[in-house]
Amino acid sequence: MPSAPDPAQWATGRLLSTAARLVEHAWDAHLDQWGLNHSGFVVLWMVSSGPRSQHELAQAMQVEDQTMSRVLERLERHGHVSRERSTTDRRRVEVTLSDTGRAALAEAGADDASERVFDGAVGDLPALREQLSQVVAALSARRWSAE
Amino acid sequence: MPSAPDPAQWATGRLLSTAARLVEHAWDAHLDQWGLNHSGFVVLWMVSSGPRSQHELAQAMQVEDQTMSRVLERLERHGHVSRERSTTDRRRVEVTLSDTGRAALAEAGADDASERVFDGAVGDLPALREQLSQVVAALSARRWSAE
DNA sequence: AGCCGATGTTCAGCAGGCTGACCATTACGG
DNA sequence: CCGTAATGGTCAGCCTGCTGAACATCGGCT
Repeated sequence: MPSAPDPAQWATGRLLSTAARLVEHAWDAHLDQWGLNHSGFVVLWMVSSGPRSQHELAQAMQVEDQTMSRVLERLERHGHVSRERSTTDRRRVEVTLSDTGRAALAEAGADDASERVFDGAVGDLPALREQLSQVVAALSARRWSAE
Repeated sequence: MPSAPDPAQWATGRLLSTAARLVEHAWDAHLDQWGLNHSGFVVLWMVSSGPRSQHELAQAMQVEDQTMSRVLERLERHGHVSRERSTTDRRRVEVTLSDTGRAALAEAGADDASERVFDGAVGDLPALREQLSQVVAALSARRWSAE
């Protein structure tokens, strides 16, 4: 019977996608009070150690440049970040964390809040992380290699 | 240094989202030749055992009704599925697999193609599936419970 | 019979993904 | 030194996901 409601019988890809969506949903609900979401939060965290170009951020997030562009447009709109054309290379746009952004990052990320979504949700968290790291390493190499 | 490029140091949620996106991307590339994508494929597979209402499909996919509505609109547009108002309950829409849809499902799903994305990408696939099932079970209960 | 809440679908609008195309700037090779 | 390729961003358009709101139908209860 194909339409089994039991997750243990789903295709692995569906399992992955569903789990990711559920985690994003829970995390987004928490971040909403600062006008953030899961992707914006990660970008903020990346910029917290110093300005980055949009292309660098896109690569780090394993996302296309166009996607990063719009995420940053939103972050700037909410005042979490500022964007300025680089003076040394006028193609690049330098992304800098604002004070508002730094405060939001500190509050939202306090107490390892992002990891607490998994409390009681998974038996062996380190094992899960290890498996996922392998998948990311293998597939991202496969995707961004030749080109 | 926060912006580590090493997946092993990412937050677990980011690991999950990235892995899911990479798998979806690879799987979508394969399904494209039939005008399908990962979500449409799963829906087709669900309807292969008999007609379902849109609400039933949405629940099975753990997705909002509005989302399922548009996925089905696309599937119908591509001829994979037909939608008809139920005669016994005129609120419901009965979704039925078409011949084209059945053929696409058979070809695209042949040979366990969906699982082969993980060949050489993960050490212990059953373990990964087990962990993900736990996450899905816990978080979906948490999300859809009270309401 | 009539009202009212529950149910199933859809519309509108936002956000993050993707592709394809275009533009400005920079780097490189003849 | 100039033409061409490579690089960095953006625009347009599509898809899946979400929320909030509207709508029609059904069911139950008085």
